[in-house]
Amino acid sequence: MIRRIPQARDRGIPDATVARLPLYLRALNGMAERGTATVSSEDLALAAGVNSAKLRKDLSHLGSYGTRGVGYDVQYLIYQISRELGLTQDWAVAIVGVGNLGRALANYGGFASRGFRIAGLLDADPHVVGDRIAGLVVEHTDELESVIQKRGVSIVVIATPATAAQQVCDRVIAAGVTSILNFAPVVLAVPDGVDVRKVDLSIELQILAFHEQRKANGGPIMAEEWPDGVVM
Amino acid sequence: MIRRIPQARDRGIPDATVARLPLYLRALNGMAERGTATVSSEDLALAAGVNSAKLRKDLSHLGSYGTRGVGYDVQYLIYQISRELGLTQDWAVAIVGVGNLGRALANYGGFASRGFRIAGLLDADPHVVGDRIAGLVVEHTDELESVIQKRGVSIVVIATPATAAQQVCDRVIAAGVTSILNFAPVVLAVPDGVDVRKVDLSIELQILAFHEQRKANGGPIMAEEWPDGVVM
DNA sequence: ATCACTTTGTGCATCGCTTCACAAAGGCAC
DNA sequence: GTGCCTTTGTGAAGCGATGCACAAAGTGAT
Repeated sequence: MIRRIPQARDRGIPDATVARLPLYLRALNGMAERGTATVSSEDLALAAGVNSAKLRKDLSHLGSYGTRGVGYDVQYLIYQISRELGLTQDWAVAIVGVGNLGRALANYGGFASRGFRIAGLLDADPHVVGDRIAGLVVEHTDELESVIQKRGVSIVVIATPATAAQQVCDRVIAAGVTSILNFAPVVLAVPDGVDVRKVDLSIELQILAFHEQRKANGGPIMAEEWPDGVVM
Repeated sequence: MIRRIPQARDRGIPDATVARLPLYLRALNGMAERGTATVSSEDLALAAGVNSAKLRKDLSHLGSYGTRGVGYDVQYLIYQISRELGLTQDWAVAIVGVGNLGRALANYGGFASRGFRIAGLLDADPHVVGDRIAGLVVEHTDELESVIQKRGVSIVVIATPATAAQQVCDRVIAAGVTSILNFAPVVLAVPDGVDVRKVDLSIELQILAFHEQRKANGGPIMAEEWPDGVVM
């Protein structure tokens, strides 16, 4: 049973590489704005905060776009990475849940800049439906399926309370969506073929707290036992 | 030069494990609320969305807290994970940048629930300074160092525009902070010993777009060349 | 006390990512 | 062209995380 046959342009790009491409793209855009025409792997790696060998290996997965002795053409590389990431096309995004976070996301400028267009804002609360946010009118979640289909939404951002997230998730998947960005603090159950990425503030803080504790104490406060008064 | 001597209770917990502990903790808290007293690695793994062998290996890094043939005591495991993550103590957090996102974060309930207390909101805009958000009055960033020192802030959340992020970062580090959660779309340069975690909406969307494109087309639209009209 | 059953904790093989180190490839000066 | 310099692209080693598979350890029934 053959797993995968490596080819000249191997189309299987490692996940770790994909996760860094947006970083490179951002650094390259900065350089392009400052008028830089060419960049070495060393300089680009520095700007992106990674090791230069890793950068070169990452880029080598896309193809051989550098020139030895010179470096990479900034504009050309921007185009190639954008194309690889699918940013040369327009993605319609719907945000479900227009609370504090949903509003902040809707107003976040970084969306439109890179081929992402907010095509719908939805909420279950009748008091919020009808509000105008970032140029869009909030619609009721009853319209979820129709909004997705009519406007060609292919990416859904879930910014609902935790209790509603799985239900919304199931509905958007039934409507054909296969890419979900989840801000609700729950592990979404999805069928194969659906991609879920999770952003969780609370988890990030807990990871920081772990390391902060290590730096301060060299470890947890109490090594083994329960504190006084706690009974098993 | 000795790197690290492995011991009975090895204090070096893998990063991948640390990143999953908050997930287990959340699942366990849900079970505790529903009155579950004991849970098997199989069930907990299911709730947390991971493989049961991985879960057991993760927990084994904390110690031997399970009972063979029975499973794990929910309350006891909650306590042990909380202690390991440093959640049995109180962490003072300051949020710098009170725009859309900063406001949303300040109002986000998940903060207080797990030992994180917002001890300060700061912004450079005089129009925002003085606003009352989530029970706190926004202070001017001039006060940054004094707020950090007086209120024992050990974790700083940067929610400023990209242009201000590095400057804020430098100042909080100079003030003694070594744990930073960065929402600004920049790679922060920090000295050794400082932990930065990054949350970047735009990067998450780009990763989703990559996979979505693969699902739809089997790859980028054009394989190799520049589109017509683009000149190198 | 013994046996059958359940579930943990872990040795081990494997996999994927990272990093080093260098040959290959291009530019530039003469 | 030749030789020197720079920088890419990549083979190979190293490292950490994953998942299988099973012995060890506990429960409960008889």
